[in-house]
Amino acid sequence: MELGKKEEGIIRKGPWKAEEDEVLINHVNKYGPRDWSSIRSKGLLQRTGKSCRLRWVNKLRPNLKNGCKFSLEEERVVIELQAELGNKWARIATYLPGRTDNDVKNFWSSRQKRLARILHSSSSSSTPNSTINKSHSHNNNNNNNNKHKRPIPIAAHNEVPPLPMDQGRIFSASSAGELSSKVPSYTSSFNENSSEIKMVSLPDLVNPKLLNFEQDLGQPLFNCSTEKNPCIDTQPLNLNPFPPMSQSQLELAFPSEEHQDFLARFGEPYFDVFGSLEASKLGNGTEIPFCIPPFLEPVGKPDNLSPTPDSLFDDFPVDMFDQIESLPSPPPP
DNA sequence: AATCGAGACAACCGCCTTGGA
DNA sequence: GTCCAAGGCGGTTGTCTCGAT
Repeated sequence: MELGKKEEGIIRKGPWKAEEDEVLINHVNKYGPRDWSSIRSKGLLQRTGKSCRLRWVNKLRPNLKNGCKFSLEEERVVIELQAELGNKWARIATYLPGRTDNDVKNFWSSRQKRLARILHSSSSSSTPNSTINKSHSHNNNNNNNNKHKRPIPIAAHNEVPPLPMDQGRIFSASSAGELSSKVPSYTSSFNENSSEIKMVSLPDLVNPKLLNFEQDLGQPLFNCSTEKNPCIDTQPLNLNPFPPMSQSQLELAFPSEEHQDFLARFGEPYFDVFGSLEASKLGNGTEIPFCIPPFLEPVGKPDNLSPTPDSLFDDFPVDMFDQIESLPSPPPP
């Protein structure tokens, strides 16, 4: 696909065509994933070197899990590493085989948006502070709208539950050693518990019904493979000794600094739900104890000060907390 | 059937880092 | 030591799809 002299100066933008992909792949096969700018200088494509590199890294590179949603385990990895490393998407992505920094970034961004939307809707439906108590008593007294909702005790949260899967698998990526030195608890706590547990692609991690189905049937409900880009791991997670967390739990359990900033705008005590996240605990060599996220435990505040879960979660589906009960108890101290 | 909102994804932009001249 | 180009990375935006209403 040689370009005429007329077109040499033109830089094409927008979606990539199959022909362009083909040219790019041929170039990489020939010269390796480098010299991106030479693709344009040679007149092979009207794309910038940056654009070519991005296309290769995000879409054309082999073994990418294109079209697969993040598995529960991948989500946990992202959440924990984000707490540990911050928005170092490229680094986080190195611990997730088949995922790109863009994937991780997009996943996190979606999650942030979702959380913000949930908080916004809950804050608009029940005004913080003065109205909380109203809502509290209201919800505790036969609120028909919430009769199916379980009360969610709220407390500060400052621990990140560890990953229940076989870390050796996920962190067998190139920089696994680096992580294990940084986050030793990943490998120290659960290897003995976990036999062969593989990272899986789950159909819809938010949907407890599907999770239950999967547990019941012992086989994946959903094969996220596409004809073009089959997923790498599609096995069910039956060997997981710990129950999965629902998406709602994940969202509420691991507030990042940005989350906390966001929450802080709403003032006390309404968003004291999460407490502070002491991410440093992950990196100082101490082991992370597995425990019920503190937001699931009574906070110990007087009733007139503590917001009720129902006031916060009025807008949530009635069955969204079904997974919470299945969380394991914390180990004895 | 049409509309709307949310989520997922792809791609661009700007800044920073790095390596070579 | 400085400059410059290329590459890498994070933030942001635009588009598409799908489900709910």
